[in-house]
Amino acid sequence: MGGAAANPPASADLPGFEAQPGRVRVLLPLPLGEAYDYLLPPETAVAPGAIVEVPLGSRRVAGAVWETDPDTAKVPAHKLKRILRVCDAPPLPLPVRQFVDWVARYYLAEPGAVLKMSLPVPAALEPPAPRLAYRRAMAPETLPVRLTAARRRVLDVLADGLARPAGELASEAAVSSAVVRGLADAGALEQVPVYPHAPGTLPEALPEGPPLSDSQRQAADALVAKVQADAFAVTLLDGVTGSGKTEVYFQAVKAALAQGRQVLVLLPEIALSAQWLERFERRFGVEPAQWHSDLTQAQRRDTWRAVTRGEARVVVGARSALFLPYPALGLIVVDEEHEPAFKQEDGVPYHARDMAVVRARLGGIACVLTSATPSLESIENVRAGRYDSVHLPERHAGAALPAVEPIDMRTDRPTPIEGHGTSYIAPGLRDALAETLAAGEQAMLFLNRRGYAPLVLCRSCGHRLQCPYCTAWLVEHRLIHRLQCHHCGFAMKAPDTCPECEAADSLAACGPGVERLTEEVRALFPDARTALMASDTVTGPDSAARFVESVRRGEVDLLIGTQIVAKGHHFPGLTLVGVVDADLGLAGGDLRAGERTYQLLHQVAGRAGRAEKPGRVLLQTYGPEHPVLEALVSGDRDAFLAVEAENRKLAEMPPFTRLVALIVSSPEEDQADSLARALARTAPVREGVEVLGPAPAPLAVLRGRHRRRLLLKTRRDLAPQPLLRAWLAQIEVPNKARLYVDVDPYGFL
DNA sequence: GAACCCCATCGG
DNA sequence: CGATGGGGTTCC
Repeated sequence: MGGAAANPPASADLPGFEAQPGRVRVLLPLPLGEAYDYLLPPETAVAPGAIVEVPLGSRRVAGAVWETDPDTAKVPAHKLKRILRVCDAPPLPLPVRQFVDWVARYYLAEPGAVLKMSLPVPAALEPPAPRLAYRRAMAPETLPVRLTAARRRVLDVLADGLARPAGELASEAAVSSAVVRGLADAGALEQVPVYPHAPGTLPEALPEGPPLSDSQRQAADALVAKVQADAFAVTLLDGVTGSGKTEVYFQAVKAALAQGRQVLVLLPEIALSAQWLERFERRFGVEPAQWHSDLTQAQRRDTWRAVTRGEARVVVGARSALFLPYPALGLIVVDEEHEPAFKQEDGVPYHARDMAVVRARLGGIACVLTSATPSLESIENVRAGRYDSVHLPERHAGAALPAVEPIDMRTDRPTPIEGHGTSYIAPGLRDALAETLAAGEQAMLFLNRRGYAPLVLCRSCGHRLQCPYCTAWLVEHRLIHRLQCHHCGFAMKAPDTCPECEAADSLAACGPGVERLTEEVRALFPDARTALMASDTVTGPDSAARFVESVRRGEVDLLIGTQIVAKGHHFPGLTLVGVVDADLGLAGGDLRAGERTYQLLHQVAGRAGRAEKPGRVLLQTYGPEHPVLEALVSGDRDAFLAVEAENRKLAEMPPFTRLVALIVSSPEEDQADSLARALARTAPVREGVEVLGPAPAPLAVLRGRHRRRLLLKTRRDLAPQPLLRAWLAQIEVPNKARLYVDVDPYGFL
């Protein structure tokens, strides 16, 4: 630290003339139906997209100029207020403004609610407050005070002429802040303002990457050509774990950077991306700018500024990074494009992968989607010629794919462990674990269920402990001795007696969660070092990184985890993966259950194996003849996808049709019912359009609200939005009820 | 989204 | 009687 940046331009308050001013339309980052009209003070000009501060009621709000010359005046001139000032930020570029409007129209959201995602840090619109730093003001010989050892250390640290913030200086010189303050008071140090180093900046020359294999080279060349063509194009980069996808798209990143453009890489879960960041840094020698929900306010502000000024050249982020106002975006990469985490479910519900494609089209730039198990949507887009595809065939460095075998739980039944009750590990898996541990190798057990047991019931009266606010069982978390609802966050102390019949010691845990599995494994293999990795034991990026590091260093023999272990971590010492319940995701009527289970288990399986030793994957199942399990065992992904696509086509489901979910909710059950019926009565009737429902949602009560679902299905060539707008315009939503519109729904709860 | 207004309710 | 608060409305 310590390098000083240029002075930021001052933001000027506009002079207040009374002459005939012009009208401009300003979009505010609030869920308002439309942009508001304001008066532009004379002698001032604003460009479309300019960020301005305006009065709204009694407060001041920053928004973006949406139209400089509106041809209609929805509001009489005397109601207009005047723009207060133009903020210290570059105007939103045209593609960003078009994107905001496009997203709002597509998802039937307020444009202002979308703009809020582009302008999420009001503090970034103020001129940056410089931090104060100290540097040497005079030679030590002319010091007006006695030169003590501590003071000498401070001056020695500053001998390089660079300025340092007080705290940093004190700790570097190993003195207290009083020493620094004393020197400053004596006039030996002078204060200078420093501006934080902009995140995501690059060195002058980009390093050459590692050598690529022939197939990697070809794939990289294809992506680089798309970037250099300087036009909209979407390419699906399809390759298994370990085929070197990241290295391949890094070449495209480099090409875009070489053109002077910005690059955005979207990751499904930035909290688990420590390995990706490390890899980027190794490749390019710098850290990219990051954008995700656990940035501090200051990081958020500095990053937004760096992005909008074009100083941040590479941004890696979660889905919300898509809405940042990049002035010179040249490439978007969506890593693991099939991941459900790209679907935002609350606020403005949007799919970041789909919107990345839209953003790329509006910007006239290249977009790369990567996956080892592409979504049916992307596969279909390739087949229809809308996307290109590049295939990376083999695993890099000759590592073999793991052998996947089913364990039929109907014949290979788990036997209760002595003194331990029910077992969830079949003999076949138990033996394989024992062998692996005996060979000094690492094993992993995967169970996508947090907590100790998914259900607690009373053995004496049969009462099941349910969430008071949701149609869901409470999940026992034994480590923290609490029962939790995984849908609303309700938690209570685990009771000693049945809350219904008050019988003592009658509450029994039903079914396995990862905590219970850990307990069983510890009883089976008392000498193995076990570790549990779930979203409640891993709290953030740092703890995830520490966890992964300790497994990689071989401090863990047996790792037990939920889907968090499947995401982006590579464990080179891991040779056995056991999937405890391969059928888990297949239950329930979810349209994408099969596809999702295939993707998740494929990804879990990909954790096993390394160059010298192929991995082994065992799937515990009660239905080994299920197409998803057969596909995982045979490794014939494309055949599975073809069958899955055929089924979707026959069922007239996405990606061959379009869906919109309408979810009605109210604290009063009859209000939810009557609103749902009113929707059904007024539903659009026409060819190519179908309305299903209403039906109680699978989670019929959530957070104390009763929920009903309707599903609008249209032919793929019919846009559902105009139908929806006409439909919903007839509907009066009563005060306590809410109507949630989810275009292209993913979850069906 | 936040400030405001209106009106219901409450304590003295 | 004013104080408190929840819900509904408006903001250009």
